[in-house]
Amino acid sequence: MAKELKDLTKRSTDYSRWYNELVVKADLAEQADVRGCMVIKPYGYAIWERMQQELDRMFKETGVQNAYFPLLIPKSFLSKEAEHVEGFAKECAVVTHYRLKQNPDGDGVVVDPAARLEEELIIRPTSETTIWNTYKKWIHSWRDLPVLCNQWCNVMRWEMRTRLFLRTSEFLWQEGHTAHATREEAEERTRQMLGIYARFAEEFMAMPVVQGVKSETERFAGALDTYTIEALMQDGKALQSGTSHFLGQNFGKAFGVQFVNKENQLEYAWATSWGVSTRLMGALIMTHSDDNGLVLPPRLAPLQVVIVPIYKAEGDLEKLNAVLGGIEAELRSRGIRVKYDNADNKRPGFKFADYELKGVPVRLVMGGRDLENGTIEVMRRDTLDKETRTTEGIADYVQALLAEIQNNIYVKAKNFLDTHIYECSDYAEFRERIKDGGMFLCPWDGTEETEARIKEDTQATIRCVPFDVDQTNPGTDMISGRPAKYKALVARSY
RNA sequence: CGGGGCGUAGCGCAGUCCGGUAGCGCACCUGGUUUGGGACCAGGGAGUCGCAGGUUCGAAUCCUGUCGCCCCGACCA
Repeated sequence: MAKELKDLTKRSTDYSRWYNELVVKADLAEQADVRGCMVIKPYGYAIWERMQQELDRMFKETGVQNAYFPLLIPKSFLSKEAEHVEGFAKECAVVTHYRLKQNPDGDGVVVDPAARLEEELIIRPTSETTIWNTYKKWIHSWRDLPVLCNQWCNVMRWEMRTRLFLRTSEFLWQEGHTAHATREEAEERTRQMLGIYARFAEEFMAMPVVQGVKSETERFAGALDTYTIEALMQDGKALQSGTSHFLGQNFGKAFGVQFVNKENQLEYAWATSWGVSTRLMGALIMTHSDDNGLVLPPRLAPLQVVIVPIYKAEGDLEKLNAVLGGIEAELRSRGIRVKYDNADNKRPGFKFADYELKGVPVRLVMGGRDLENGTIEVMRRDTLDKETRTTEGIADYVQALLAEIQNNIYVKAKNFLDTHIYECSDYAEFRERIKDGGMFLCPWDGTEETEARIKEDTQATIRCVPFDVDQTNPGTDMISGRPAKYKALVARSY
């Protein structure tokens, strides 16, 4: 393995290759033997579990409860909301049969043609339809509202080109689906959940994001409004990292979800849906990692501290075990996720490189010299700085260092984002500068024509109209010359 | 579905033009020496050369067919 790891491609030379190698070599995931699908390996899944834990907690604090709905959706459900079908029809996997049989002409099994389903079943690309079909049974009165459900599950979209974590045919995500008595309440919920995504990205992933609203062409199939968080990767491309949709009464009407309001009038329920996926893993990797491998924010790292002993002389290991075992216990008692790696089948140098590749935030090393001097070496992954200090108060120091690393990588990423968002209102200049990546704030007249033109000319798209940008005087559209309606955020994206 | 490429050991590849004992690196196993930044030495195991036909004394190599995968476009959390 040693030589392979040394060969990790440099970020600057071939970003895609670097990303792929990193995902595989850091033991996060690998391509499955099934078209477009991914095997998430234990270490990668441990990071995803950390994300799940924190997100789940945040959802529940707002009254959301977890539930589970079926994987298979009758085809007829998908026909009920016109825009929704149109958006997803092209990428659905369809179950047509329910039985196999021995191949009469040879080995193996074949699909039994006699076992054709009367109505085909779709493997969910998203669950609005099946969930709103169920909500019809749950919702009859304003007293039944709101309904606030989330599910953690897999979905399948038959993508043409796939990439580990960023775009796979099957992916893991959470999808929240809420039903409300009023438009205001649903809109409020849509914004609230986007806010949670933004907070999660910044506080846990240490990844700054731009919040905003999608253009009509980019919004979710069947939504009235789609809100998004957009992050900027180190190669200058944007990544849509989470979305929250205000669905109006579209699904309420399509599935006949009506309730009697306080005025005793029949009314359709108002809907939202919101989701983040294992794509966040890709975002995490591309935001912080360097040429030595992964850099994980301490708040999400499955392993926050690793302790490595170095021993030569007979008897050294016992002494180190005693001292380091004590430090390990003290760190653990503070809730720090720590591992004492005294395995003797790997040399220290190998362990150092391996834990760096895997992004463990802090490494503690003690050898014979340290044992005599009462010192220990502390290495922080974000800067790779090493320092030798006395073991006195080491737990306090490490605890503070973890917080410092969390903050430092956020500040670094935030600084990168801030210095790569440009104001631009000249199209020629835009076309030239977009080649180097980054995000551009451009005056936009709000029409599909100019949006399409940008995409055609530059492959860049309107990511969103940002919330925190002053929209009072957007200026003149850089293509049409008409008065602009917004300052839009434009970038090339994943 | 259009344009390019590739199927040989677990992984990455050479060998194919010009037919003649199945190779290399990494990984793996055993033993020893090592251990403060990805160890070294010695030995060992592992492959129906994608599949099916054909030509030939003989095919990874030539011919025909076929299957699969990857990369570049259209789709996208």
